Amino acid sequence: MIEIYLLKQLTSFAKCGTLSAAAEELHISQPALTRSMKKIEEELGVILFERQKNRLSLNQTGKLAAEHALRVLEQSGDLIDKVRAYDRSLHTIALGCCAPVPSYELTPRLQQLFGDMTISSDIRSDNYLWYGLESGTYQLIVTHELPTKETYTVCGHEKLFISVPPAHPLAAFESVSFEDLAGVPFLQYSQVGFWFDLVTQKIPNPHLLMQDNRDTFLEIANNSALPTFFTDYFSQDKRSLTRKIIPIRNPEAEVTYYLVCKKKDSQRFKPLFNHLPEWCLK
Amino acid sequence: MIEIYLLKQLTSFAKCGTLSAAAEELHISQPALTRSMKKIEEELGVILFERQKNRLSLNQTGKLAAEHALRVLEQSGDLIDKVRAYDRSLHTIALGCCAPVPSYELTPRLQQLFGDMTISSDIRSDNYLWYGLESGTYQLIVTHELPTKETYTVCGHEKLFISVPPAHPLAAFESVSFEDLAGVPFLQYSQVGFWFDLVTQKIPNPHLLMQDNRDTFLEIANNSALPTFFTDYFSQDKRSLTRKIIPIRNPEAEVTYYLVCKKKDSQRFKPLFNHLPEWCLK
DNA sequence: TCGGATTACGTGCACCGTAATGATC
DNA sequence: GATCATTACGGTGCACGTAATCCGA
Repeated sequence: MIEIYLLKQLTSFAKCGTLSAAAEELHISQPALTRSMKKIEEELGVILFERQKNRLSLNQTGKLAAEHALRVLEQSGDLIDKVRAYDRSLHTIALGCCAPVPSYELTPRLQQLFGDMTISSDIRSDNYLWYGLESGTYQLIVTHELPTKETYTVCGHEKLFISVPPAHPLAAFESVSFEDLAGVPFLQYSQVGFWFDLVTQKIPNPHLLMQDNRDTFLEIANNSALPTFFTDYFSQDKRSLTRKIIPIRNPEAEVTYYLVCKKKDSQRFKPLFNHLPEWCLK
Repeated sequence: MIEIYLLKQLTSFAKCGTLSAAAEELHISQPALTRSMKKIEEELGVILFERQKNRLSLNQTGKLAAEHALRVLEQSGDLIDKVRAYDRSLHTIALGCCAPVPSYELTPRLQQLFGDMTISSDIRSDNYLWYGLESGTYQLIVTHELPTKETYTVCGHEKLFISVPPAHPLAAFESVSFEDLAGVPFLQYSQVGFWFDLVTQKIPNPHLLMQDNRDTFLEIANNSALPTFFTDYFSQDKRSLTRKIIPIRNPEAEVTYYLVCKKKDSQRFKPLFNHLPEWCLK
């Protein structure tokens, strides 16, 4: 039996070209490598090296062996990766959402219901979410388009507004359409999921000033003349008194969220589907 | 890094179901296995077993690990096989012949010309020989059909006769055809390459009494009333005075042998092609 | 003289086996 | 009591590092 550490050393030597370089890479001594290489030859019963006084190199057989060794190492690495990933999948529930709000609502509830599991949560596009659900990356996804398969339920609604300072020209409107916002500079928080795609697609000539940091975004928003987007999720508590909240007329500005799991998991997630957070039921 | 011997032990346990059975199979002690299984879990950082007080079994993750382990072991076995085979191929010239006679003649000559190499020799069908030449199993083959590719030369002729006791009805003929031999019982030595296929195909209703052992065959042949086949290769010295040698009229009874090597090897085998044994030149 | 491979030598750890213990049927 | 897993303990082989040697650019 020829052990992995020997194969590792062989491939390292094949890559580095000299024992000393390989030894350094492997963090072992040069003599240790010399012996290992001898040992491999011995175990295979085959000459793998061309030995000049002062130079060791792989012969044809040795190169072949190094190639195969690489494959074994890949397989072995694959084992480790796959097993760890599978184990992780047994102990985590991966939730993927098309927007932050469903994640805010569902993550704590999942934590309550599945206390022994790790809950992970991503914000991604609908396409990616579906692919992830099929491939096992996610056990639960929240989309904003009506699913045509798997097990799903409505889990909330969210409506888009704009928030403008009183002095802003748009403040005169009682409602606006995306078309009204053409070319208007908006301060925009980046981590908003599909909302970003929506506004960039619906507003002609969109002009968004992106901000990655949530706190910075809020601070700038409250201290600038720039309009921002806003949803009814925050309407009660976060509405700034110094700003006017104006609804967007287009139907796309109001979305329904759907919580989806694979059919085979529907039993497992019944508690969640049956006890959604209050916000989801409105 | 997770060593091969651990994977071997894991798969063995997966196969056997209990540590004791696996330990026996592996020729190690039960405690050693216990520790190894713990070690694998430790190195992977993952639980692989379900532990009842008195019973150890793989959980789902463990089964996955065992499957992957099997693949690694296969890869590792493959490395050993392939490397040894390649090394062997560097030190051996593999000759494949469609009949024994070219092998008798060529093997000693190869030994003379390539004294540092091992010479191996097989008797196989033409189809198999060609496949073997292409795939590298053989470096040299001898066929009895004119090659249409690669490098070749004529290396001898052989003609088939029958040998009958004087009292046999066939002894009256000066020559025979395969058709004359329909249904006639023949004593037949089995290791004759394509000759066997030839007579079974050409003789209607062939009736061959097969004999695997060369010496036994010769003894029976000399002490029975059964006819046998015979070729001119043996005509001088081995012809029994008590038997009549009768030629076979059909053109297929006389064959030409062709020695073939791959084009890329033609330089290497030039000495052989230029200095064929005397018999080959007749 | 330096860089690289090999040989010589001593050491420590890792794996092993034996024996004992615990647990279940 | 038999079987199976685990723990405890002591031994040993083996892979390692350090040091020394040899060789070639």
